[in-house]
Amino acid sequence: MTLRTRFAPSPTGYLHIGGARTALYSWLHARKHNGQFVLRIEDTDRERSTQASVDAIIEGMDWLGLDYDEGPIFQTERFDRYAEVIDQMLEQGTAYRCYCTRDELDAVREAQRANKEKPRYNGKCRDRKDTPEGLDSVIRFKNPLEGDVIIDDLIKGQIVINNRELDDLIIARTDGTPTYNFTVVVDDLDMEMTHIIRGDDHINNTPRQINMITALGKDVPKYAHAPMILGDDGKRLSKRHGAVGVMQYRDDGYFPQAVLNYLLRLGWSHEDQEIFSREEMIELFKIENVNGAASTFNTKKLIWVNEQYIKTLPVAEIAEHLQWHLDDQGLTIVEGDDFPTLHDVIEAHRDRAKTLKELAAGIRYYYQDFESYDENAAKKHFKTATPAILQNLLDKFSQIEDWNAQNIETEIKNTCEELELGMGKVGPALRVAVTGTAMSPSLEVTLDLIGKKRSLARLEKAVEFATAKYA
RNA sequence: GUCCCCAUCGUCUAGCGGUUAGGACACCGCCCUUUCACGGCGGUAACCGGGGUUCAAGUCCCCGUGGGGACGCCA
Repeated sequence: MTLRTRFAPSPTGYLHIGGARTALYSWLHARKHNGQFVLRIEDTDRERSTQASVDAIIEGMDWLGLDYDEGPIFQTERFDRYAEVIDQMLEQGTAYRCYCTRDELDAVREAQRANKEKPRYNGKCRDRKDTPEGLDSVIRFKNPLEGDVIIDDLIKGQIVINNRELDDLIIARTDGTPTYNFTVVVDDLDMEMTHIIRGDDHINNTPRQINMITALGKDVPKYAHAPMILGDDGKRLSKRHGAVGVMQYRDDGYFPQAVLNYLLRLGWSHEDQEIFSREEMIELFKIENVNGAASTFNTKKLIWVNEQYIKTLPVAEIAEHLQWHLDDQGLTIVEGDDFPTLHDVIEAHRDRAKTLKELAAGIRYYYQDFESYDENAAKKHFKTATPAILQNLLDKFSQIEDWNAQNIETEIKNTCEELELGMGKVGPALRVAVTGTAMSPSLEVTLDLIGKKRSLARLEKAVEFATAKYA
């Protein structure tokens, strides 16, 4: 039998970081065992499901590179099938109609709470024989009254729940539409899922689902409940509490692989390894090794992981991901006409950017002239001696025929010697003059990339500016 | 309140009866240095508490405590 897993989000918001992790685990488990991975959209709540959310989820999966072999499958397209199974259960007596009103139910729950009991359905209609006309009804699953349900969870180990803790859950609403726990069971069975990997907030649903599966006479799949991700405040990360959509991580400048890498290491490890390629993830991942405890999301670590990728990925790949940010920041790369190649610029900057967003922002001066100098930088590095220093550099640079790092460096040194100044006096001013900021790669590299034409022009401007400043 | 899950440095983790309790992020020093970074070296820092079991417990059991989750005609 082919191993099959699924990711089954409800389209009530974007794909957030917690969902992304369970999706990753499911995906990895399937890929590792040459199985199949299915994307199923659980949209039975028609009130809250939106097409925008469906799109966002698919976009997120796509960005992360979590490809699926089947899907997206929409539950709303399977209502006939659910109705069929409900009829079957009604017929075989494993489900029944319940005529209790919401008010009655609320009253029962309230009383139970007051009595310090776990609120649950009291089974009032469980053995009801009549079928009153004109009364609204829901359909409930007839859960066993006695005995234990045992979950052999791949992550948590054995979990035992007594059926007395469970109640008869509603499987079809008054309007006839099926509910979550039921559709999950039907789908997981129909779609021949062998492994159910999901968040551990579903542990409480599992025994009910197992009971339904058993009632339908089918084999129970394997379960793996992954722990939650907590925010800095120790609270569970959710859409309404601190969790941002995965696309936000693209916007913030992270590589999808870095996000995956971070998510994987959050709750799982392989010896002392921190960085995993996609292939290594698939090869080394074992669902049994996922930590059973919840873990706290740590942005600093994610940044560090991202840095590792920015430092080591092939330049072409970085450029690919960088393009979105260049567009976003309105920077057009025109190579040629004395402009540096993006390749060379990335190579020069990759070690000093934490994110693609930073990288994009930091390379603007190669392709665009700046209007003004960074205020602090100019204040700190443009002194009274600056015009003379810059003029000296300008004169020497003008003489360079072969504009390259080696020759540039030589001339900077010549200026230092001639003016009897240390690099510390010359360098910073030169940097501000040609980049407008106080930070850049080493000067000869920076100047080389900026090109002779623009370097000279900017020096001229800077001489003027600094002269005016001290006039 | 009831049920379920969980518990090693601030954070992510290794550990699967005998370890100087290891690694990573972060943090703090030092080195490198024309800026910002990178990098290198070093350092601070943890077994929630109490009972057992055992020659021996971070590792196994129980009880607390703490945190998380679930108790919907949401998923």
